[in-house]
Amino acid sequence: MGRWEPNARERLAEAALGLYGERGYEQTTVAEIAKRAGLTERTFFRHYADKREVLFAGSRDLQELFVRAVADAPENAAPIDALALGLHAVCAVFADRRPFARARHAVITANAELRERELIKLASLSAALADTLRLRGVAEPAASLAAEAGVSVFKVGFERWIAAAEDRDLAQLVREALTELRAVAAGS
Amino acid sequence: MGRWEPNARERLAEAALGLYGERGYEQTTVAEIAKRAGLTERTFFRHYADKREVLFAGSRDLQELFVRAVADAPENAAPIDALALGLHAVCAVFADRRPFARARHAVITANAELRERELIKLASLSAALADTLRLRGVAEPAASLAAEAGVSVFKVGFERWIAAAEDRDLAQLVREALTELRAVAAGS
DNA sequence: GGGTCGATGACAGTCACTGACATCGAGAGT
DNA sequence: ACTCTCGATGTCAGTGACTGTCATCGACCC
Repeated sequence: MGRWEPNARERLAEAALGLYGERGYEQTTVAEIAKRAGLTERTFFRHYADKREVLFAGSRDLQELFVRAVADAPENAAPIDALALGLHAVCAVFADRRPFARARHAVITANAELRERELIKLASLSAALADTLRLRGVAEPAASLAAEAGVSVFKVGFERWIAAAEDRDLAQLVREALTELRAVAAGS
Repeated sequence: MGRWEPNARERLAEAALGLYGERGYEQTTVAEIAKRAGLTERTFFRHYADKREVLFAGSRDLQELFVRAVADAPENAAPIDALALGLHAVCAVFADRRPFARARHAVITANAELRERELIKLASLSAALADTLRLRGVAEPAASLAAEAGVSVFKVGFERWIAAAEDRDLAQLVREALTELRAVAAGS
């Protein structure tokens, strides 16, 4: 492994989230993050492409999980139902990480650069979901619109979960958001 | 006015778009932009907050135009119809600037940082539209969903306009995208 | 002709990020 | 045990985005 302690990558991510939360993103230097992790600034940039990316390391896995669940949905499932299966899979990952999700969300919403990065991650997720739906035979622009709707549903449910009382279940809040979307689409 | 020639801000924007198109965004330094505009690097940052913002100077005016058109829609107009009026107003602005829009769009899509910035501008637009709809009495989450849908419609129409033949009309392509959205929402 | 004020220039400084090269540590092979 | 290899880390110099500060210029006012 590395030259000293193991899990350098994880230590850097923890140090970064901690410092961003304590002092704010802009007031934290990469050198400080590396120091708290017992590493050097140069090593930080070997693990993360830039100062923002350290907060989004898990987004690739999450996207793959979401996409796979949609791809593995029953062939005859409607687009919105396939997306619901993906949403369920993603919710399961977050279930026991609420404190982490809360801290991370607070840091991101407090800084414009980090919000930018989150938006492009969500756009990437949306594009991947649209691709997957197209492979299931969904035509454009229905595939893209359904994918964006699915992402919006997750955003709404996730934010309510972050703000909600301890005992609320993310999966349930996301299901409720999905129900609201169905109502809006069916209504007016 | 300024120390030398007038319109320093516009000259900087022109120089930036030109250099970004010729060499690419990353290969262009702010010092080069300033030099082409006959100014210094420091003055660039007095006019634009950062190297990306020079491509998004007009987005604030565009957002205000869009929002005002929606706010001024007849009281009894449905959310989607109010948004259609806003879309129409925005299209009019672009009508005679197709070469500029094309060049700008090519530069932005070629660079991840610039795509990030565009996404946050669109998110800001969506939030402002949602606020406006709420003032018109539209409840959540219908207001946010309608606003995001309106922005998606513009994106689709705009991209087809950029890629289309010279004689296609932006307003018409946006109307077509809106029609497709209505069909998808009403369908499945 | 002098004074005021906003816009610009000049300059030093911080920090994100990169390339090049040296070095360490662990495991493989002997 | 000894050496070799190789990936991960350290070190250092450098570029460029961005900022704070102060001097200076040019237009307008009186």
